[in-house]
Amino acid sequence: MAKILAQKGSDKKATISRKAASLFRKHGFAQTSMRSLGEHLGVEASSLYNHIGSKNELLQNICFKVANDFMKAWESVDQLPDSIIKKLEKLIRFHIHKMLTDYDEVYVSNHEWKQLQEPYLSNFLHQRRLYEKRLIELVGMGIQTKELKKMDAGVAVFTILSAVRGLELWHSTKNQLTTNQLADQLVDQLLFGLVKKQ
Amino acid sequence: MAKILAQKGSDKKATISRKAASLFRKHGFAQTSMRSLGEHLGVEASSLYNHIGSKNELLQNICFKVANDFMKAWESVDQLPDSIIKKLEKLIRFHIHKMLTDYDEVYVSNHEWKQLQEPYLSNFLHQRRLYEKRLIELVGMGIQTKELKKMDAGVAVFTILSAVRGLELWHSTKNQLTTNQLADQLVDQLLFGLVKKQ
DNA sequence: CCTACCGATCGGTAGG
DNA sequence: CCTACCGATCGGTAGG
Repeated sequence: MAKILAQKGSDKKATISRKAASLFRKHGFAQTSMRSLGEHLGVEASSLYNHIGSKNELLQNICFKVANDFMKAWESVDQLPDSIIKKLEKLIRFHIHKMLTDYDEVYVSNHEWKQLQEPYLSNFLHQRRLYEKRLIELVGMGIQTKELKKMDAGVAVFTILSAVRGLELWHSTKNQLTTNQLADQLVDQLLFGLVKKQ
Repeated sequence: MAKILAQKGSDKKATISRKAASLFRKHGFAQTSMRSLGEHLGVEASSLYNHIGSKNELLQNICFKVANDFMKAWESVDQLPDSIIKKLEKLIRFHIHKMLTDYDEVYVSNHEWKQLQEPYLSNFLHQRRLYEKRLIELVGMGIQTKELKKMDAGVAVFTILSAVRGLELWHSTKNQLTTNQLADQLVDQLLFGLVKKQ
């Protein structure tokens, strides 16, 4: 192996974390060995333990970083005096942007959180449920103000979250669209549907 | 362990497969050991090899069964003289129905296919891409006939597939809705959107 | 269907 | 940052 850990001071941990996210996404957390991670960084597995505490700690950092970023996005959208529809649009656009810029981390957070150990597992689930609850309240308000159709707000929110999350499946597909074109269509499709109005 | 493999002739293999699907879904394929599978069936791991060839064979059977079922559903929908919108609705409803009735198998097929070995991996991916291609062609026809909005058909299809697949995330949530109410809302939301018409 | 076992691989530590 | 190593666990086989 020719590669070597970045020399510049304290960013070695960040380098390890980024490579771990990449391998966890490609092969899964359990199927990624510390030996393989070391090999991709040009060191022995045992050397990694000078910079990190454990394999599980790597997963924890990834999952909670992503969860916190989404929570912060919600807070910044919530405090502005936009319409419900505009707030939903902004959140959908943030999900798309986050997925495209931090693909490995978002993917790992979505798929591998089950491998977290207690108390991190409960903590992560609590944070995710809180985020979902806030989105459901937002949609519920939109129904009350008649901006949105009468519907089950929970189903609506999970459908939106599933659709934006689905970007991870074809993120790499050779699609001609720019990020903005992609976001425009997704927002339009989710808010206004596929069928042409008469 | 008190439980024992079903005695009645040749359905032992099916019993093993069902329990494997359940464990693969709950803990993942790699994290499910043959020792654990045996324990849940009341036998030693080594005894399982009298009925199956390998751990990987269990995964192959699950993934290809699901892939074939979706392909058959497409064929049966395709040959009827419905409108494009009606065909899309029927396919969406089949996805929902399949997810709710064969939850473990569909979930495992969606998440664990990466663990298939060659040549099964290539075979599975080929079949999935063919299915997606057919849906994209269907949406493309709908755009041509002006039943559907002008849009990128690939994005539209992946959004639909992601949304119905998202059912797996809240399949168990205490939702008051019946299967039919759920399907009705999902179809309406995907085809006609969230926003109330003026 | 079981006991006994193989070779491989794992996360992590000791000690330098 | 490395060598050397530990105890645990894995999929699978031999032989009955």
